[in-house]
Amino acid sequence: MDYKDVLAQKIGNIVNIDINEIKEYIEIPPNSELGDYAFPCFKLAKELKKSPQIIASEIGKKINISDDIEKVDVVGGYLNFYINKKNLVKNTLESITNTYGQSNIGEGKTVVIDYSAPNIAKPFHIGHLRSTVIGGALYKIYKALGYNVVGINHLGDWGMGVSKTIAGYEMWKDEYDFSENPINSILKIYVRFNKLEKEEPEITDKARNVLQRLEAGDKDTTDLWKWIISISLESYNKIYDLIGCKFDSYNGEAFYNDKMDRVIKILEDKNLLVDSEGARVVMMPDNMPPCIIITSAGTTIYATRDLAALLYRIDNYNFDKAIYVVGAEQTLHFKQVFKTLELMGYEKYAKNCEHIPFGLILDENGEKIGSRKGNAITLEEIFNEAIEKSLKIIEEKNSSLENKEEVAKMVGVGAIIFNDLANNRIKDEIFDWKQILNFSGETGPYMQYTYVRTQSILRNAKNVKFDNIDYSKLLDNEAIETIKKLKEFPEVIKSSADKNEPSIISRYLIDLAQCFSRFYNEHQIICDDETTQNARLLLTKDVGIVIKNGLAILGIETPEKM
RNA sequence: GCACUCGUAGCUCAGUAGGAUAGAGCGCUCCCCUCCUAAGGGAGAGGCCGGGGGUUCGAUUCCCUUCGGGUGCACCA
Repeated sequence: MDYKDVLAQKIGNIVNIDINEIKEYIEIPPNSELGDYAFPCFKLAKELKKSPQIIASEIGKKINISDDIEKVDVVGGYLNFYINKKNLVKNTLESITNTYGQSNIGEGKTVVIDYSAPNIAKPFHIGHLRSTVIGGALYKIYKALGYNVVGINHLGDWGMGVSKTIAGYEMWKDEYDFSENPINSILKIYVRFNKLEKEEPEITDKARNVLQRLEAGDKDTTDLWKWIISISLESYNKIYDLIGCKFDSYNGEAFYNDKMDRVIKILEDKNLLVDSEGARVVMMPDNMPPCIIITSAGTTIYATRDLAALLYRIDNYNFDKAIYVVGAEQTLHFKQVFKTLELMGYEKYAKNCEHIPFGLILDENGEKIGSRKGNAITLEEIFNEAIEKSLKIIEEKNSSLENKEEVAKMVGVGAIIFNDLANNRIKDEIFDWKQILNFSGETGPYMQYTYVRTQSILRNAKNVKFDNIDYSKLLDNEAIETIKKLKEFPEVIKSSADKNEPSIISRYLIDLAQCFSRFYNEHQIICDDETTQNARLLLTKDVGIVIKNGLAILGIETPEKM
């Protein structure tokens, strides 16, 4: 039940204004001493030709008090409403089940999410974390709302990158061992090739030659290419498992090699391809630079491939929405691609394509972190460091814990993921070991710790009964604030989907944990009075459900003990 | 040069389809474990919401302008 609807109806009965308009004006006061909901009357002043204060007091006098709304105050131009707390507590807690937060508003709709997309045979480093973690969270957010979700890992499995690695392999394969951990040796070869290239630029030709062989379908080269893809994926999957990422398709760049002619044909048929500086391009409106489709060397390019991928996704998924979780530095590229798709005659789909940008990860000097600059920290390194630290803390705090390694993994990984999802995606992030390994305050471990406390209480309690709860035992400030938060959860998930912003959920979870921790500190949950205990235990259980469901959406596991 | 983006407490950030005294965390100073894990809670110090205009009853939020950081701007992805 939505109190805003109830209030809008009541107010609408008094003033002659559209109920939906009234509902939009209703807000939540800055603090609960000013009520639970407020209706500012300033906007009505012009229309009704009265001062806001007079409007407020007139409405205030006529409002009828009901079971849900027990008090109205007029403060300045505001009408402050106080809801019946006992009903709030009852309605909220009764609505919480194990699937709380899920809905079916996305039923029958398909959303395609393009995320992670690492380049084959390059180290999976901190720079890849954001797309993977944000995309993974969006995947689960849309799932929770009932959408049919298609997660696509558009692998960078073609072009000069892999070709360099293959060229290096051909030159130096005898110097490395590929039996144990082949991806490590492959990475070393990639780095070595890039280094050597700086001194001897002519070796780039070797890579070009590899690419030509690949394009011609040379069997030995292609087999080598396939092998490198398979060992790369094997190593990426370890990370994906760790953070609970799923993909429904790994169709990468190579997959579209034979599908770009169609793009070019459509563009030619529509007379959209223009010769410009030796290249063939699609002109863009609004002073936007043109979208290059064929280079002056006659080869296809990034945009061509993305357009082929879009056509394929339209044909195969008939998506209602396609989102691309890719760094903010590619904003222009996606604008061009989506505009081109529109010009090609796919306005309906182009309108539903959205680039979800995110900020860069910078090192302590404020410089971009990347595999070429050599300042990259691999994800494996980061996760290992975090897991190691959690294990150390567990040894200190709870050395008798039975599955220490498993819990340390959940906590360490959770810390990294939560750290990345706690802030607005668009902000640049300065990589700081101290911050990423901080386990207190607004962090993943804090969330897990709060959950563990709820479970610990539930384990320790005796004579637990959740039928016949006396809701009047939960009317203290701390309980009410916590329950109000619990009530918000389904809306929070919806709004995180509307804005494609997982941080809305992480911020919400922090608030909830803070509310509950305050409650926990103020009130003895396990206590002598059985009815009080049962009521408080129910609240505790429901907080646990929401934290667990919320963290799961972010890709973070919740241990039962830590 | 043009475009996009960010600028809120010492640091990292919430808050912005305009609303009542601007909120957290980290760090700093105190206080709270005879009571479910102190990876917790409470109190305090710390702010002309980058600057200047404008729109409005009301602007951190919208518009213009200016300064500062970042990113992109034709054949890499």
